[in-house]
Amino acid sequence: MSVDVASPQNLLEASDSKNSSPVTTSLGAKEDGTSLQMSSAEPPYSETARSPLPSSVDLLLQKSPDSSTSPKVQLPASAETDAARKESKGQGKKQKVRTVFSQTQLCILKDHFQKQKYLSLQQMQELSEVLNLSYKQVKTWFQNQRMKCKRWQKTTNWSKNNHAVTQVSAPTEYLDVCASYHQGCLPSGNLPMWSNQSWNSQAWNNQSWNSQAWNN
DNA sequence: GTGCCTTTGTCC
DNA sequence: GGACAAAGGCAC
Repeated sequence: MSVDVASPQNLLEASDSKNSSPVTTSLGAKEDGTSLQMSSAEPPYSETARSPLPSSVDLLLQKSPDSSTSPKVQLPASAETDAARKESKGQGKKQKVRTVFSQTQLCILKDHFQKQKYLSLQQMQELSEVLNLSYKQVKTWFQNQRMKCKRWQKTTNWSKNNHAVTQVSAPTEYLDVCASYHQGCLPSGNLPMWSNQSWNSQAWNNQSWNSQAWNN
C-alpha cells in the first residue's frame, strides 16, 4: 500500500469536528440500487470496490475542517423518493442527487488534485475509500475540477489577452482559493505523495500551472 | 473503460 | 443566479 493520504492525524489536528462525509440531498436518484440517503456514515454509491472505512480515516472524516460550512442534510422519505426515482426514470426524467462534500473531503481531493490532475484507477479507488466516497464521485470530482480550472484559465487567458498578455502561467487567484483549504486542514505540508505516479495527462502537460502555484 | 464537453438539476 | 455534482453524449 503506497497511499497514505495526508496523514490523517495531521488532518485530524487541523480539522475541526464537524462535517465529514458528503451530504447528499437525495431526492431519489441513483439507480445502482444503493440507497441514496447518504447518511453521514454511509457512502453514496458503491460502484467500485467500496470497503469499510479505514479507522484512522474514519476518525478523520468524522471531523471536518471548518464548521462554518457544515452542510445540511435533507433526508427524504425513502419510500417516496424511491418511487419517485423509479417513476421519473421510467419517464426518462432523472432525479439528481447533489452531494455536498465535506470540507475535509474537499481538502483532500484538492490536495491530490494539486499534485495530480489525473489519477489512476487504483488511486481513485484508494482515494474513494479513504474519503468514504464512491469511485464515481471521485472521478466526477476530478473531471469537474479539470473543467473548472480549464474554464478559469480560459477566462483568465482571455482577459489577459485583452490586455496584451499572451500567456497565463497560473490561475493564481483560483489557486489561492484552493490553497486556503490546504492551509486550513493540511498544515504540515506532508501531503500524500503519489507524485511518482506516471499520470498520463493529455491536457495538463500543456497547462502551465503547477502545484507550486497552489500553495501561493 | 475513461476522457472531454455540455447540459441538467440542486443548493445556497 | 452562481456554484456545484452528476448525467448525457461523443471520441479515443
